[in-house]
Amino acid sequence: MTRSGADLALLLLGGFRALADAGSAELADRGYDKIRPIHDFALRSILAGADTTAELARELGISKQAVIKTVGFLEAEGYVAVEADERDGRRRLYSLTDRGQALLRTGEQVFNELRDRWAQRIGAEQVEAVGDALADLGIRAPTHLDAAGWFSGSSSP
Amino acid sequence: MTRSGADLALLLLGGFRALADAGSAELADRGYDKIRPIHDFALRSILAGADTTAELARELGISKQAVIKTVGFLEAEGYVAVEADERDGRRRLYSLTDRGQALLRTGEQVFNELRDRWAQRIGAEQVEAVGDALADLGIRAPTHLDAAGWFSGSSSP
DNA sequence: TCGATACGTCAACCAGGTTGTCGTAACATG
DNA sequence: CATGTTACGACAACCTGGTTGACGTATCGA
Repeated sequence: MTRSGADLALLLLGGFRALADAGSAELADRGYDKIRPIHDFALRSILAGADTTAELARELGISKQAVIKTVGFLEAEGYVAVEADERDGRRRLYSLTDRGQALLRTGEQVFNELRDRWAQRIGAEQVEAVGDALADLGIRAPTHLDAAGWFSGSSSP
Repeated sequence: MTRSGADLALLLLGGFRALADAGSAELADRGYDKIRPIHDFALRSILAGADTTAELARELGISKQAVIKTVGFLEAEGYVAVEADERDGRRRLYSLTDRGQALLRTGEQVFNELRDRWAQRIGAEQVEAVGDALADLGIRAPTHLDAAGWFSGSSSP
């Protein structure tokens, strides 16, 4: 085995960072500014039905307070609409605006283009092999990308 | 192409996180507590000759102040020794203690074991293929793992 | 009906960075 | 040499993105 385990880990991180940075830049170019992955996660979860603060908190694995701040941003930027729940006076129901849905579509497209650009350079099979290997290892997309404290002792509280 | 680009990105992140979390836990088990990747980076850079604050800051891509805090932790934990520079009164020279060197060795070993465990599960060629693909794409280990603000607009200031 | 539970929010805090300022040491140059 | 320029290291203050704890209120269930 030629490559050290640490190098492998850093390559994985580097790969993600390359995609994330390029995707972020591309989204900004297309008018979606200041978007971080957590925003995409949140929008996706809302679309999938997690449309209250507590539910989003559970889904995203962050605190309710963090959800309030995040959704506050998304609302201010026009991606999310908030309305009262008729049936439960405590709840505030979140939903995606047209702009929010457009962001999700654009994001998907952008990342597919980036993946295709990789495929052009090293071959589609190679790119697929990377995803297959990780999927075979049971790696699941971390819903829970706690930016701070990656390596900081406890990983899942 | 079956897998979306976004999924691929998340798999890469998930792969890194899986290694990093397992490595962190394993290191903690072996008595190296509260260690984050940046600490390993810093130790490695010191060993490679970046033995002053300013030099480390350049090497790690973070501010001098952040270096001071980081090295302060490493010194307090006994991984790094600090002494005055005879020839330049401003400088403080960093060096690795025995414990610091032991941490680096242990870390390397731990991550190699994790890689081997992956290889047992999906085959060494598959694991190697992942590294090769990323390396072929010119992915470089990010020296510069700014935990905060991954996706936050500017990636490299 | 009334206690237990869940929701949403606020204020306070925390970690890990950055920026700006400063004193001081070294260096270059006229 | 004398001195302006540059580099180093440290401090304080601040920023960001999260957490925790307390609280008021609404709902539910026995």
